[in-house]
This record gives sequence, structure tokens and C-alpha cells, in this order.
Amino acid sequence: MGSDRAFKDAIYEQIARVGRAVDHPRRLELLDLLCQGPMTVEQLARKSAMSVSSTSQHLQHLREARLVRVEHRGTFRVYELTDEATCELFRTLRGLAQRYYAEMSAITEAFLRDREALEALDTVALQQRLTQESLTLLDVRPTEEYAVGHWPGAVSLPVEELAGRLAELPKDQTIVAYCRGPYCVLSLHAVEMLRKNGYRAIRLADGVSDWKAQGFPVVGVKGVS
Amino acid sequence: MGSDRAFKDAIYEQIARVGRAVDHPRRLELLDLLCQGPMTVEQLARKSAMSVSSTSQHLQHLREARLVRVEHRGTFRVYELTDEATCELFRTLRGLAQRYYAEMSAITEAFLRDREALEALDTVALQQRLTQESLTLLDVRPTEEYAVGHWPGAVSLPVEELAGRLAELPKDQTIVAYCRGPYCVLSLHAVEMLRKNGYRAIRLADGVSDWKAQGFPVVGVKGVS
DNA sequence: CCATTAATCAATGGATTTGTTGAATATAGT
DNA sequence: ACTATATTCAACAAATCCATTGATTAATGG
Repeated sequence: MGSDRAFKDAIYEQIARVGRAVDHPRRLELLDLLCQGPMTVEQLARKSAMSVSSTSQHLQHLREARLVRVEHRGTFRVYELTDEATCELFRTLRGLAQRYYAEMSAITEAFLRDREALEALDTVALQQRLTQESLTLLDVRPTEEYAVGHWPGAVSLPVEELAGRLAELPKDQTIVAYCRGPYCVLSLHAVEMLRKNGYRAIRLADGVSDWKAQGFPVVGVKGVS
Repeated sequence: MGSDRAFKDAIYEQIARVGRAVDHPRRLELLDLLCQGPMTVEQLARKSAMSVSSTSQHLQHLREARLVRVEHRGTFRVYELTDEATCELFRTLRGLAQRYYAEMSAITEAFLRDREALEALDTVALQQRLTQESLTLLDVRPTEEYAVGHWPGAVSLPVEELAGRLAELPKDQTIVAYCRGPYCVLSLHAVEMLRKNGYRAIRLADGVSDWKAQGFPVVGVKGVS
């Protein structure tokens, strides 16, 4: 019954559903956040500095495309990525942007230079330094993200609490702070504050999903309910 | 100078450039075609059944996102994918659509059932059958696509010329026809015509870029000028 | 320099998408 | 049942995107 043309139109329309879901900066930010683990609408709204209503609508857009699914829990709705492939999609798009657009590194370098924060480790460099010296690994994301998955042995210390809990950290070791990934600013602020207070500190550019994709171990607290 | 928020906005805006390039069915069709090799605007327009003007505009959209680049050759402009990663992007999106949307297989199966063409090989199955019997591999795409890259040993016989050149084909061997990929209809028509004329024929679902991605060999004619 | 061919540009109206606002819904606890 | 909280829904104006049409540019061959 369907003509060749109608068939092709239908197929490409389906593929475009994926594209349309990731054609908006805010939706990409939501995906990036959801790569850290399941979150409620309100959490996502706060972390992305969007209104709840707007967040909800974008989430429904993502849901239409099956990139995320929702679970009702009391009056909350917990959104999460459909599966690993969704996180991989985000990483693929981010990688292509890095690869193709000079603006990407220009923006990043200008921003980091202003903050004297160009220096950073990647996962491989970290792995190597860990064989040579003893480091303190600091996860500065909110605790619920730490709970979902973190570097084995990393200490959880959300950046908002950092100022009040500096005393917990050793001054004789270099502190490596990480957060959500190369474009997340939490570890930036953490390193800045640590250095101001006389600590030796450096940022890890990669986030959990990055090193997980590279095959490095991630530990999480199971059965969060 | 830039605030955290401005930085994030700028970054996600860059990533969204990729997404916006692939949010339209017609642009995905163009990418799919360009996975077969470089083509002029007029070729792309014809193969996608779009107007030249519309094709040109979509190509510029793709070019803005650096997914394709253009080379001037006389009064022609030859568009081609920027690199392998662009083809991989298309295959990723197509894969997610297959994975997430039941509509994808529903559409395909309904279409194929109508044509009694559900039966098909994939690359692995072909490889295996090649060890057991002698098959004729038929590349039914236009010759210029065959020239860019094809299965080693495949015979080029564009589907439009098939009717007039049936005599060139052996009746004692099964003929395996392939084209651009799982959603291309060329091999469908080829198999239909072959069977009507008493040949044993079957479709290969995968296309060149699919088996190339799986590590199978592809041969092409170098130095096309 | 003119004609031809290939492709882009420009302008149009129509359709889709977006952010905002405030109202509606749904669940849990009292 | 009433209240509070979390989220979605509905509606609207602003912005963006799209296909079509016809004009324009650019290169080639005479």
C-alpha cells in the first residue's frame, strides 16, 4: 500500500525524532545532568536554572523521543535516561561539537584562562599519578549524584559545603576535584577555594560517565529508594 | 568576564548545533546519501526527490554545522561528509531510532510484507553463506556510488539498467543484491524483478557504511576526478 | 561577450517551536 | 475532606524554521 516515498518519509521522520530531541541547548543540559543519575523535575530545574514548568515541558519532549523515562514516586516524578545508549548519544554529540567547532575550545579556554584554571587532569593522567603518589579524590557534586556512582575511594564533599568543611581535608596531599564533566564548573570553584586556603588542588576534567565509557571502575550505592 | 551561566549557555549552544543539523527528515536523508560518497547538489536533489533549491538550503544547514563540506569543481559543487564521524553520527541516530521506536520496525515490516520481501541477509549471514556456496553479489546503486566503495567482487548493475541487462546474470547461482542500507528500496526492486524473471535472488539488508563499520573490507576506485 | 548550466540568494506566507503565566491535577499527610 | 507540595496542562505572543518561487551569481564553452 505505502509507496516508496511514503516509506522513506516515515523512516526518516522516525530518525528525526532523535534529532529533534537534542536540537535545543536546554534539553542537552538536561541530558547532561541525567547522565549523573535519576532526578526529579524540581532537582533538574534547580540545577539547570530553568523554571519548573519549562523543565517539565523539555522533559516531556525528551520522553516523546524515548530518551528518558519517568517513574512516579509519591508526588515526585523521577526522570532517568532510558539506558546507557542515551548517555552515549550525549557524549557523541558533545564529542562532535569538540571535534568540529573551534568555538568550543575557544569558549572554554577564554573562560578557564580568566579563572586561571587551564590546568587539569584527564582520567588517564589521574590513573598514572595515582601510581606515583597518594592523592585525595574529591567528588564535589551534590550527594545524591555521588550516591549513584563515583570514583572508588573518592570523598563526597558538595561544593556548597566545602567552605565549612575545609578542615576535613589533608594539607599534605594534592587534592583532585571532579564534578560532572569537562564543562561543569563545580570543580572549578572547588579548586579555586582550596587554593585560596592553602591547599594543593587540581581539577579532573572528566566526569563519571566519561571514565565509565573508558572502562574505568565506578562504584555506587545500590538500592536508593 | 563570562559568568558561569553564560559559559554553559555557550557550550550547550555549540552542542545543539549538531542536534539542529539532524532534526529534519530531509537532512537525514541527505546524510544517508552522502554516506555513499560525495555528490553534487543536483544528484542529491534527484536521489532525494527534493527541489534543487531546497536541497541546497538543507546542505548549507548541514555545512553550518560542519557535518559536510563542499568542493568547487567547475560549475558543480561536490558535497561530502566532513569525515567518518559524520557517517557514524547518522548510524548512531538510526540505531537509536531502531532501538527506541517500535514504529521503526512496524513501518518496515508492513512495507516489506506488502512486497513479500521480509527475507534478507545481514553482513554476517552473507559472510557465512559465502563460505558454503558461490554467490553473485550485485551492487544495484548508481555506478558513481559503486565507484566510491563496494563489496570486493560485487558486480555493478544499477537498478535502472537491470531490466535490459538481465542476460548478464547467471541463473545457477543465488544473486544477493544490496544497495544503500536497510531502508533503501533499490535492492528490493532488484530482487523483485530478478525473481519475476526466474532468478534466485535475495536482498542484503546492510549497506557499505554498515559493513565498513563492522570491519569488513570495502574496495573503491581511487582518484575519481 | 553571449548562452547555458549549476547552484545560491531573497522574499513570501505558513507552520512549528518556545518561554511565560497561571490554572488544573494528583498524591501524601493531617 | 482539607492543605501543601510536585508536576503538568493550557493558552498566548514571540521567535524560528520551512518549502516554494523567481531572480541572481558563477563558471564553462562557443
